[in-house]
Amino acid sequence: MTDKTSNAKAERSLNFIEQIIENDLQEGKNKGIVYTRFPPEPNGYLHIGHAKSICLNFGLAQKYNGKTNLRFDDTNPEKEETEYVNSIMEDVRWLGFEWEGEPRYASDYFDQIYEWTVKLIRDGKAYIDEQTAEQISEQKGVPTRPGTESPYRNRPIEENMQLFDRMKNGEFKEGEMVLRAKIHMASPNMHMRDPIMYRILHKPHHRTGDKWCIYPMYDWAHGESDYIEGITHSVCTLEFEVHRPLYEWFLEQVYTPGDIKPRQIEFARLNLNYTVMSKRKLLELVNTKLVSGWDDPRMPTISGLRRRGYTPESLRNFADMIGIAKRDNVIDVSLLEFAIREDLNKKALRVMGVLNPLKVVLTNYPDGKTEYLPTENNPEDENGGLRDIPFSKELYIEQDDFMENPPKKYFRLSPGAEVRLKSAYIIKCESLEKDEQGNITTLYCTYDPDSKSGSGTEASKRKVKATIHWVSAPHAVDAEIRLYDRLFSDAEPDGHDADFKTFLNPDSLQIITTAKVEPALANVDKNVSFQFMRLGYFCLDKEATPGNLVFNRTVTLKDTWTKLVEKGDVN
RNA sequence: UGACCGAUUGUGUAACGGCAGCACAGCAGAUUUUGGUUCUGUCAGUCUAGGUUCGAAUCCUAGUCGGUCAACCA
Repeated sequence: MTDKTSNAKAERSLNFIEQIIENDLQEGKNKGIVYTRFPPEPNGYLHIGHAKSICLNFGLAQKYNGKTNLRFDDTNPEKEETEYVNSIMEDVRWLGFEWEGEPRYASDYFDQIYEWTVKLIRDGKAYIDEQTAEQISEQKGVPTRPGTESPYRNRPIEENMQLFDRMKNGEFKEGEMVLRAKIHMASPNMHMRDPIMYRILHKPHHRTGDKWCIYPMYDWAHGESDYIEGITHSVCTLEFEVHRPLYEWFLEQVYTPGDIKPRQIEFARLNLNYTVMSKRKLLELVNTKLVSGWDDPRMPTISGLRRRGYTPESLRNFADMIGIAKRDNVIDVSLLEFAIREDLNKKALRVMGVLNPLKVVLTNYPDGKTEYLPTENNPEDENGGLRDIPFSKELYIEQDDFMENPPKKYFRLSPGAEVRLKSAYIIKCESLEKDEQGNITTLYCTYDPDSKSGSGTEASKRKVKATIHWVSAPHAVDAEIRLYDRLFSDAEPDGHDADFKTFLNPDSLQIITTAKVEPALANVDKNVSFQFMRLGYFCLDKEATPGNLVFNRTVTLKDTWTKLVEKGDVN
């Protein structure tokens, strides 16, 4: 590091992986190359925990002038599908990263791995075991007790060769035999107790089809794939820490001095409260139709967050804020919400929409008149410009913005009180109308013609206690709005004895069909975020059509009023 | 009761033997034509016990607590 960089103000401290990399670089390891990889198994959709890993791996390469491969860890044809491959590529790209060259597949290396396997057998370092899974498991012992050796452990090399060849040729049934590495049955590390290298699986593979009926296990494929690709830093999550000695043992068997030597580094996976983060559980939610799919906006999947309205920038910033370390962590969802609000606050066009409309008639406004009033597109953006919104005698305001008997700290509309309509006029509530059930149906108000926003008059500068949003009734457009809350009502749904699904939040989806939005929203693109003033950030759902607007609420605005109400601190 | 890993405010994360900092959350206030944004202030932390040292969150020892490992999954 040069003096210039180290003197740069507010230099970010390095996380422990960056420190390792900088040490490696300083020692001149691997010719100064930094090459990482993101290695998902294509057996499910990516979630925000993967986003952390993606940002880490690609970010490391960007920072140190290196490259990153996308590699599908597809050594188990039973669970892996092309659908997942495609969604994973889409998600990585959407997050803003581009991998080096073509996507790689562990299955691309099956031939090479097979060759290495033959070499290991020849060297007497692997043997065919004919025992059942149960017997092997039994012999493996337990972490506190050493294992015992298989009766087949010292089978002659030639016999191993022949058997393995016949295994490959499909002469045996699934489970009939496996190939094991001959390491150390008494190792305190379970993974070193003669781990299985190959098993028989008469299943077609999504890439290699029927070519193979034997497939290498993770441990005897992952490090070797890293080696083949010239990966320098193989970053994975903590649960693989105990695999590292095996990773290194296998690597040693195939390594040629002078080559790049990959190194496995483990970090703590992301946990988020009020959700679950395992592919198995997410799949269960999908299969049991408790959510509408992998991209249900309540899911912590990347596709779900995308559909919900999260931006790639917000997710990258989030990944940045949570940091990288080795201790177990549970991130508060409020940090994720902060990340999206922070991003959308800068970018989102301000618009007005009313979720639960309450009709307002301005008794002193001319019948049939329409005014077009200029309003800021985004006060946070100097170059955001203005647009005109229609105003007329009949309006809708939010039901929540009127109270017949308001508490002391309620600043909005009530009988006899005044509020400003955003970018329009100050109005005063004169009377109201109710139906037989006592529901308020219409508010009759007067407006102050001199109070027009931006007119510069004394009346326009009057301070009233609140400004509320509204839409012009004859101009408004109908919309369906989907409000989302956390999927689970328990902070740690999978941290109990009870099934995690019992903690699902019954109110995680609320569909509003009565909404009225300003006419400009009738023709907007998907993948664009809006701030519905005072309500939150929204975007068009993928199910929306030109005649049928459907908006997802990405996140509410910070809401100190609701907080006051909940505390009972409004009088 | 084995091996490995970890432990810093409510939640995350820095400090690499020399003033425990930052972000989120919380609280209080200012500004505000969004009860938003912005700004200011504030609360709150080194798991325990020993040791090394002029000096320990940091190094050593022991303990405590938490996590991981016993799929022909990854």
